[in-house]
Amino acid sequence: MKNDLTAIFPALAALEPAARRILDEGVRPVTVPPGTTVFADGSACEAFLLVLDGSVRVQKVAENGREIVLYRVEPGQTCVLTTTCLLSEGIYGAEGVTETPVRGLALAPRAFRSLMATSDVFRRFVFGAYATRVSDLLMLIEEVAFGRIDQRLAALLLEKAGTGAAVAATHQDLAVELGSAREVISRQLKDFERRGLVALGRGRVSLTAREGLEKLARPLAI
Amino acid sequence: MKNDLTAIFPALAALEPAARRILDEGVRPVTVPPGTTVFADGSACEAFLLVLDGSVRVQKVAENGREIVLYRVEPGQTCVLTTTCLLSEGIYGAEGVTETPVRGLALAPRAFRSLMATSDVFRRFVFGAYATRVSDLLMLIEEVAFGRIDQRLAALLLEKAGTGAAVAATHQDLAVELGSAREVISRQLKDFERRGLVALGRGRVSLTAREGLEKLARPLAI
DNA sequence: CAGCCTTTGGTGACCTAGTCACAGACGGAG
DNA sequence: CTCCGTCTGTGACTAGGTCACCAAAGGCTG
Repeated sequence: MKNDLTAIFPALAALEPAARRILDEGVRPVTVPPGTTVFADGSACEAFLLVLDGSVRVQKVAENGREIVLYRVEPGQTCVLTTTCLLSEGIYGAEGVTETPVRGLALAPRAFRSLMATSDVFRRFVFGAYATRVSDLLMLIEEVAFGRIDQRLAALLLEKAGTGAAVAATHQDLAVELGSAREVISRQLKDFERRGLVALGRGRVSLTAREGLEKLARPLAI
Repeated sequence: MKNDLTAIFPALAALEPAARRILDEGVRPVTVPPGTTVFADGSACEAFLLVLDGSVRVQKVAENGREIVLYRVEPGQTCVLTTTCLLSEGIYGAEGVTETPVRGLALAPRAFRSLMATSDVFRRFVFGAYATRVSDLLMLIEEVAFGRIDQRLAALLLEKAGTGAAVAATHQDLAVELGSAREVISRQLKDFERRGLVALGRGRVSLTAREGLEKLARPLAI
């Protein structure tokens, strides 16, 4: 487990011996099945989670049921919201749900605070994570406030497909990802299909013309 | 100036003597006229600013010219984006503009890092600020993604009016505040006027029926 | 004061996105 | 195969954003 930790969190390899001891003693391996809500909007924080494997989706749910994905916590990452909660002793402003089986290390709040107080390396690690997420959130605000849905959808499809040829997701899944409505996504996808950019199947979208989607995804190129 | 500092930043009153020395020596009083861009999107960070007086508006500007206000830095606060930049040695993701004459203390990056490394009190202060802003940003995302413009506008008018009877702002100003378009705000305001909620003048909106606006601002009450 | 210019606000026409309602299609369970 | 829940498609409508343009308010200059 210790080898795991520094393999996946290289930033923690340099941890001071004393800090390393606090970490090892305060940490508890956890495994969570997919679809579990690891924290809910409005609840208090119970542990600082270092994700070793799998992915946690952090999302905001509106009263009317619409949702938007804020970010994902993947191997080698931690959750800013959790950090925020622990440091301010406040409550969560969103919810976290496991998308896959997640294996991780849960660090007790006491140990977390003690590490923050004593370890330069640990602090640097936590702050680094903060910086990345804040940038992400700013980008998200910009996208949501000013972005066009077709561009955002094209970008999302490319991102989710990676090097694969298709995306396995329902229209509803894609809508949540963008904070939009299912019907809007259905219509956009139909339009993409008419334009020969994708092929649609139940629960899957095949990318048939990547270049077209890429052209769509970035408006004036970069 | 020293008395100023702890009067306005009570969290720093408990600063350790050594840290206090670093702060006093690394700090430089600054005064900035209104309308000055203190940092721009894409630029690197030059100093950590402790605002003593006045207010800095932090906003994101899209390519097409539309803007949205992310938050304001007011007396007793600091700018998370600056902190993020300093800690990650990255670049700004938004711009900051003074809205009033601003008086503050600029802390050199070296001194900032040294304080972060050595002072528990200073760290706590910086993290506290982080936590608040991250919550703010999440609320903003929720509003932008799911909120209705009439509700947001009503809330904005009430907030800007404070205890006063009117808001001095052009429709464009209000649009920027909400990340919307001027025409949309003009139409909403006209509608508010027809419903007797406000009276319109050039560059000012008088609130004639606060209760009505309040009812509008919170949908299902709380 | 008159004339001009800039800023601000108003409005119609049109487009994109989100909402509502409902129908049809698919695929797994029995 | 049939039934049923999930997923998708679509029309009709509303909200919000864009474009184009005009008009009124106020300031400035001669």
